[in-house]
Amino acid sequence: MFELDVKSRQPIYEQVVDKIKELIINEVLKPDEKLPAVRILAADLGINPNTIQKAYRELERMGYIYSLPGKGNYVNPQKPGAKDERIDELKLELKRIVREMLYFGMREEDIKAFISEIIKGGKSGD
Amino acid sequence: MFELDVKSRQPIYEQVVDKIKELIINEVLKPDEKLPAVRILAADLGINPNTIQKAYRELERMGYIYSLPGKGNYVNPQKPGAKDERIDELKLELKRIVREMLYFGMREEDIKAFISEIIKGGKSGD
DNA sequence: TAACTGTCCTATTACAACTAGGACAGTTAA
DNA sequence: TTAACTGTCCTAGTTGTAATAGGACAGTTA
Repeated sequence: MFELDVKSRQPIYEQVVDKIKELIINEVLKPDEKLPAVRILAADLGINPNTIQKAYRELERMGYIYSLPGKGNYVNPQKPGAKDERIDELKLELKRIVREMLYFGMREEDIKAFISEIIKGGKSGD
Repeated sequence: MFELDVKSRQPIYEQVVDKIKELIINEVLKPDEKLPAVRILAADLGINPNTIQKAYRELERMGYIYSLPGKGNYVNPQKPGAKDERIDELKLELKRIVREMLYFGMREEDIKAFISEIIKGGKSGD
């Protein structure tokens, strides 16, 4: 499914959250699609099942997935709530990044061109 | 100078690094300007001097400041090296953010308009 | 020389991530 | 009904690292 960097300073469960979130945002994982069972994914990634469960719980808290005890975890077909707050967070991050890009010599048109690229490049992969 | 969130999950020394980096990028701290002495800033922020020293060491490693033992730490008038690598990192972050903004319903023109705002807003403050 | 400055060191505390190993309940299909 | 899945929850323990505490040493400056 994906790989982890066990030596990273970023917690493993958080890496799992980010990876799955990315797969959902880029529609690699479709709405109502079933996620791997916690024990399966844990074995696959070579980590403890509790770590996956923690990641799933967090994804559920954020609204990206929903859980059916005894059945499995599934991609939430509805986009997470608290949209406005999240968009405000993203704007803050964007501001920080744009300012640093300017500092390193990129121009407004370079940045906008890069954004066009991202969007034209479609929603999947790198 | 600034404030910290001691309850944050982000390490204090890293918060210090980010804040000072931001002040340098936004030219609140000018080239060759002297930073507060480690003991002074530590007392000011109510934390241990070693924590500030760690932050300063990291800022020096990244090329934002330079150190003159016995004299003080100063803003590096030259922009940090390894620019290209840093710009690549920033582009990756930007891609992640733009994709998530699209996911939450922002349009290309909204994003570009927001970038214009950031740039027109000048380099200082929020 | 005294009072700054940065740098470095060891020991210790505190906290959070993660692991280990299990128990329990809902679901599903043989 | 039963076996084999599934998610969920729990306690205990390890580990890594941030941060503190308390210093020592050397360069700089008035």
